[in-house]
Amino acid sequence: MTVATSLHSASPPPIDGIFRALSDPTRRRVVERLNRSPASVSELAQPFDMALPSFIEHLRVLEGCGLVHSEKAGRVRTYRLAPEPLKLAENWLVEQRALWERRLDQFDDYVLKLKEKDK
Amino acid sequence: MTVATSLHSASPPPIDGIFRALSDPTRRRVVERLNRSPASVSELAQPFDMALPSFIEHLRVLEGCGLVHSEKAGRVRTYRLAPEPLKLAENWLVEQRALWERRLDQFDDYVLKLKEKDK
DNA sequence: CCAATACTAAGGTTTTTACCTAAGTAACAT
DNA sequence: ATGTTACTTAGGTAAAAACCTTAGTATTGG
Repeated sequence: MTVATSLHSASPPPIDGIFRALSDPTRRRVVERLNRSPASVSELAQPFDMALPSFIEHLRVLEGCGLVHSEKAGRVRTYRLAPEPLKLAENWLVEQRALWERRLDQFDDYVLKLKEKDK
Repeated sequence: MTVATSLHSASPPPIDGIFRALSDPTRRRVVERLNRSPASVSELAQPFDMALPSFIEHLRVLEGCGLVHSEKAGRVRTYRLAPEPLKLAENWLVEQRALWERRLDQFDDYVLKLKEKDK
């Protein structure tokens, strides 16, 4: 009986899926919409000129990477945003900027040291 | 003589490409590496178990969406990070969180008003 | 000059993505 | 009970992505 998550990270890191999901404008607009309030499939689909099954696939992608959750009551399925994965992506980006800025600081230091030497 | 950028944003918004580029672990690792310092193609490729042409394609994707710049001197091409597109992606995410948090505040207000009514 | 280095170009395969249409199924309203 | 609504399933196409190998083309060091 083998476990799904092996030591060597068999499953692709979730951040892949999050960025992937956000790379599509339709899906970003859905996220933006759900930021206002939860909504049903048809409410979400309404602004888009797309066959419903195609649109639903986008919802599945969003749910697949954890960006949204849904539950069905009667015949309507309601989607709501799950903010944690957004946070994850944001954190990666913030981290990169932190590193970048630290590097600029190092460069400043370097320039400063050069000036010291000049004296 | 028609112009490339029409009024109706013919070109897909660059943010698509940025998120798309970041959805690949190889490319994210390249960004992380370039955050330390500029580097040549072979330096960048070295940690990856991938045919060079395949790897170079990743670099092209990164450059295509503006995340990195490169220039060739002699036979070596040097890549450096361009932080602005990262900022763009970060801004979108930050904006979403801001909206989300504003919504939570509204909910708090709502709860507060309910309590008021109870009295 | 000549070999090694550092990419680059060309072309091929497999998988994934983004769409579509047509045909379900389940809940609700009358 | 029956039609309408709200999704869902199935299956099909076209283009893009992510790899590969093989064969270039410039530079550069000796």
